This record gives sequence, structure tokens and C-alpha cells, in this order.
Amino acid sequence: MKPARYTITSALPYTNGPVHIGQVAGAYLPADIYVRYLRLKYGRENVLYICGSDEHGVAITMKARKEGTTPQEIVNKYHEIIKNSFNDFGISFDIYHRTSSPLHHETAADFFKILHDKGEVLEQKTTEQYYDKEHGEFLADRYITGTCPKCGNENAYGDQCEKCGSALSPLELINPKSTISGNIPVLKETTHWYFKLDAMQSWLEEWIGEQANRTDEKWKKHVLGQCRSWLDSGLQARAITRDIDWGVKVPLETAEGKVLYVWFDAPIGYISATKAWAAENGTDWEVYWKDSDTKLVHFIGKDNIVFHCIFFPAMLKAEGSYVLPENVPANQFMNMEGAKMSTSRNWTVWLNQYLEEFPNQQDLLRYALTVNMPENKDSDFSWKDFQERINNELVANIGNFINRVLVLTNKYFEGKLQESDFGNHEADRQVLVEISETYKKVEQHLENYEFKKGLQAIMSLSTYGNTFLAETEPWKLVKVAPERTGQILNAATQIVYHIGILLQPYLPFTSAKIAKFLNVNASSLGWKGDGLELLDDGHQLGEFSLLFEKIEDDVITKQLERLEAIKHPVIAPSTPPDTIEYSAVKDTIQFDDFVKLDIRVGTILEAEKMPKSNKLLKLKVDLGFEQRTILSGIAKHFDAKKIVGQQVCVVANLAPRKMMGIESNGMVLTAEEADGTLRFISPADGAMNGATIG
RNA sequence: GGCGUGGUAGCUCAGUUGGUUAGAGCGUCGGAUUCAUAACCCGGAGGUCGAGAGUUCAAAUCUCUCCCACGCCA
Repeated sequence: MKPARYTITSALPYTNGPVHIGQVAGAYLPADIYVRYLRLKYGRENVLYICGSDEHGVAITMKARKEGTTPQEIVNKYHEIIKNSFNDFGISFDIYHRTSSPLHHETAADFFKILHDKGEVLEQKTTEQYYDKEHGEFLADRYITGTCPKCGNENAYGDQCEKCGSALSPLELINPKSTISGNIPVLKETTHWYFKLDAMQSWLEEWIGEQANRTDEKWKKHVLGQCRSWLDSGLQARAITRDIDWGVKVPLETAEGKVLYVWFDAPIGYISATKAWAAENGTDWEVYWKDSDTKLVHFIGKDNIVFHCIFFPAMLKAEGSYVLPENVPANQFMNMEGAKMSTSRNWTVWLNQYLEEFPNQQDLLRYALTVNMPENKDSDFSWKDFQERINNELVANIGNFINRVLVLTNKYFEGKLQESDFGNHEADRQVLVEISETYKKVEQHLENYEFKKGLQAIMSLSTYGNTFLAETEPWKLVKVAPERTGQILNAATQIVYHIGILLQPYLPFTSAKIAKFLNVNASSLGWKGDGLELLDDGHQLGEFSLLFEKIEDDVITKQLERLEAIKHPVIAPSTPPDTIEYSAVKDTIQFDDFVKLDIRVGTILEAEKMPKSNKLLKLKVDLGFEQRTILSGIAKHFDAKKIVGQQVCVVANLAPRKMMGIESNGMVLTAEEADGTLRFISPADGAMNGATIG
């Protein structure tokens, strides 16, 4: 029944920004929990967990163009940020690869070639598309703006009108305009390759139908529903090539200047990542994708369902030699303080940001995200809830239980496990039963992708431990029956030990800490569901401290203030006085002089008044790539407490300057009104920290 | 606009094929306790299961209509 090996994937993050906690809760944390469990249960060598950066597509070329840099630089930057934040957070990929690598280009091109050479899978079609004569290139949908035929909005994009929400095709736009040159584009013929999805309709219906009826593990309802919805409306051939120059070149002589469309190339990234991993480890990649005894599981967010349940399986099937996914346990979305997460509005928590602001507290977020994971419907993350969960559950339940046991054992028996007697005491025997039962529950839940329930079962074991102590009262018993007290604490310590093991998939950092407290080798903590293994009588426990610290109110307040600033941007249109004296325009400078300025978007993380100065505020500003200390003479205009979270523009390449003993690295830009009032300059709709201004 | 998935206690969420008094955690109220990070343990209160209609001996669960949220598509 058990497969010989597992190939587990998490959605490839798109490298036009860092990843945020919603994505983590959706596709990375559940996969990591699953994978850590599988490795413990079935052996590390039988599980391969892969991921990587998705680095192609028009969105990245647009961003590069906007920021005056190259696509490669954009993806290099975010690839590093994303990779490092996953690593710090404990997402335990066997490899984190990238689709801009030569190996991926080769793999994706080969895959295309195989489909192409089969002759029946792909077809060529020639259509007319908008072309920018001045720049000599075909225009991607998003490079075209015009008037929306439905609502009259003059700034609709070629693929969508953001005002009325309707999806468009570029040909529908009235008065189309190239956003690259501003010129009117012309229609020109171009040829593309299409994947004949329609030809796979009946096979897909059959395959999805099998998944819907499987008894070993269920596919989620919303996943199946989405698939049905697609199949019912009839599949159509889809273009898999594009006329841009950023991506995997189409490996045909007749396809000069064309690349694979990103949806086609991205999932192949799973395969190329596997190849890269296999090469590094001197092993064979193919069994992880082609052996029928391999179980392939894709972890994704709900926006990705059709790609992983329809398109990619169809591609794999068309190629012919690959296994198909056994399950695609897509999660729904996580909201933030009751509103949709928005990357452009900064209405989220970036993973790298959390890791910086909460150093060495990965497990707190892992816990909060797991407990609130959007497994079957959208969920909500709020900082207040985060604080309460940590304080009432991690600190008060698990942390406290473990502390009680260790303190008692230390106080009464110098931290040495006394002789146990499970045979003669029903209460002690019950402890072992509870532990075994917990293993069974956790295993069952994890095998079914029920991550919340699994964690709840572990919490229940901790509650059981607390009850066990309350009922046996070792602190009273020790005065009259020290031997029995030793037996009770032995049993309680076995609970601690197994909580340590059970927690490994969920809270690996905490698990390692528990192992240290117990003086056992963390790497030897195996999954001991069958034939419960216990700590030996006489075992000497290690030194311990508090497992979790409480989260104080000010920590939460700070986060909420940041969000409040986003919700209510400071807009103060003051009525100008009748006579305004405008300052004279300065001497003309050359364009070259202007480009020397490096102005960036940043967010104020901390602000405090400089002692002994009535003008200066000491700011800590997050510029995305780094955080800086900047002294700014704005203290008379702004309340230090209220500007935390404010987005500002910063001259990033101003020479450092020391003021009152502290070095200032940059300058925060403000607008000065006639009456001297200062206002921050910040991007109208918010922008990512580090975004260039020009 | 079409399709899909949700809408359950103050909050965050569970509720398998329709079947006794609809559950958990947190919060709240009361009790007990002091080994422990005022933590833990026990107990109580709290729900017209989005709204309305229908099928049924019986509906959170099935059907229809409508409202709201999110996703996919046009």
C-alpha cells in the first residue's frame, strides 16, 4: 500500500517579490509538515521535496522595464530573498532550484520537443496580434492599454479592465496604445504552438473521475469542483508559446524570438529541480517521476488548481512516461485582519520581514499559521489572534506542562528519571495508551492532509499531561510517597518526550529544544508510533529553560500600527493661503545629474526622538534589501509613535553623515507646504520596499 | 455574467453516508488548586447551523430561490 517513494512539490513562487505568510500557509508549510512527517515515518531517503523560483513571464519583464533594470537582476534579487527566507523558516526542501537555470531551459525545451515530435499533441496556429513597430516587438496583453468596451475606462489593460473587472482581449480595446512607446500598435500575423487540451478531454474526465472516487485518500471538494467546472465547460487548445525574449527559447528553427509560455514552462521546473538534485547527489532522477511506485503530491494555493489538476497532468500524460499526481491538496486563501492580503498595498506580512522582526521565533508563526490554515475555506490571520494563540496555547499549555515536569523532576530528583512502574498503576498505564493513541491520530490526520487536526491532537496530549499532574498531585505526594512520585514524574516525562517527537513535523525548532532539555540527541528522535519507545529509568535530563516566551502587547501594537498606517494614509489637503510664495525653481540640471540620485521606497519600522534634539527623529527604515538608520529633521512635524509603518521615499545613495554621534544613511523626502508643514512623499497605492523611483 | 467552493457560539474553526440534548479551542462566568510563565485542572452560560420555501416520520446535512465572501472563466 505504501509507495516506494514520495515526490512532493510546493508551488514555485513567482519571483517578482518576496513570499508572504498567506503563501506560506497555503503551499509551503503544509508541504513541509507533510514531508517532515514522511521522512520520520518512512525514512529520509524515500522522500524528495522540491521547489524553486518561477522566473519567467511578462510580469517580470514589465517590472524590470519599470525599474530600469533587467529581468535577470529582478529574479536574482528575489530568488535570493525567497530562498533565504524559506531556509530560515525551516521549510526543508531537498532542493530549491530556479527556472532561469540552463538545466531548466534544457529540460523544458526537451519536453516541448518531445510533445512536438509526437505530432498529435501540438498544433500551430497563426493569428493577428498587436505589434509595436518602434520597438519591433509583439505586445503582451498587459503592455497594451486602451478604452474598455464595457465601462469606458480609458486605462484598461489588454487582458483586463481593473475598473469593471471584466476580462478582455487586446483586440476588444478601443484606441489601443502600446505602453512601451505610447504609439498605436499595428496588427501583425504571428504563429504560435498550441497544446491540444481538447483532445485530452475524455481522458481527463476519466482520470478526474477516478480521483473523485478513490477510497484511500480523498481529494478536497473545492479541488474536484474546480476541475469539474473546467471539464464541463469543454477544454480548448491553449497557446504554449509567446513572442517575448524572456523565457525558455522554443527549440525549433522556425521559432526565432519565441519562448515557452510561462504556464507551460513553470511546472516543468519541478522536473528540472529533481534533475539538479539528483545530479548533486549522484542518483537517478527518473524514478522520482517515472516509476509507478512513486507517489507525487502537489501542494498549492487554490488559484493554481487548474494548472496542477488539468494542464500539468495533461502534459505529463501526453509525454507518456511520467506518473500523475496522487493528490493536489490545494489550500484556500488566508486573509489578514479581515481583509484580503494585498501585496501591492503591503497588506500582508512578508516572510522575510517576520523573520527579521521575530528572530528565532519561527515556530510561533508555524504554529499560528498551522492552527489557522485555510484547509477548506478562507481563513483569517490577525495579530491579536496570533498573540492569544501563542500565549494561551503554546506558552500556557505545552510550554507550561513541559516546564512543570522538568521543574518537579529537578526539584525532587535532581533531574534524574526515577524508576517507573507502568505495570502496577492504571494511571501510568493510561499515559502510555494516550501517547500511542496520539500517534495514531496524528498519523491518520497527516496522511489525509488534515494538518490542523493533527496539531490539535498533540495539543490534547499536552492537556492530558496537565490533567495527569493535577490528578496525581506529585507536589503533595512527594512528602509521603517519594517512590510513587518518582514513578508519576517518569510517566509525565515520557509524555514530554513524545510531545517532542510528535511536534517535529510542525515545530522543528521547538522539538530540537525539547530534545536538548531532555538530554537526548535530536537527530535520534525517530517517529516511534509502533512499539512505543521510552526514556530509560535513571536517565539524566539536561538543562532547561522556558520553551516559549509570552508575546507582550507592545509587539502586537507595533504591527497593528503599521497596518493602520496603510489603512488610513495620511492625506491632508490643506487650504493654501491666499498669497503663496512659491520658491524659485533651481538651476537646470542635466538628465545625467538626475539619474545619479537613487531614490527608493521604504517603510518606517521604528521611530524615536533623538535625545537632546528637538528637530531630529531617529528612524529605522526598511528598504527591502536592507534596513537603515536615518536621522531626519522632522520631529516638529511628526509624532514618532504615529509614523511607524508609514511608507516613504528615501535618497538611498546619499553619503552617510554623522549627527549627534549617530550616522545617518540616507534622507527621507518630504513635501514642504507654504506654511512650513511637512508631508511624507509615498507611493500612491503603496509599493514594495526597495522599489526604485525615477 | 457563467461555473465552482464556502457562509455553524462573542472570536477562530470541526461537524463522515439526513437520526437522540449541534461540537472543540480561545474569550466570558463560577469553582478548585499552588509544582508551574496568575499558568494548570473541573464546571456553567452562550447557536432559528446566511435568508426563505420545499422533500421527509426526521434537515446544519437533500432540492429550489435569493443574499454575501472567495476562486476560476468569459
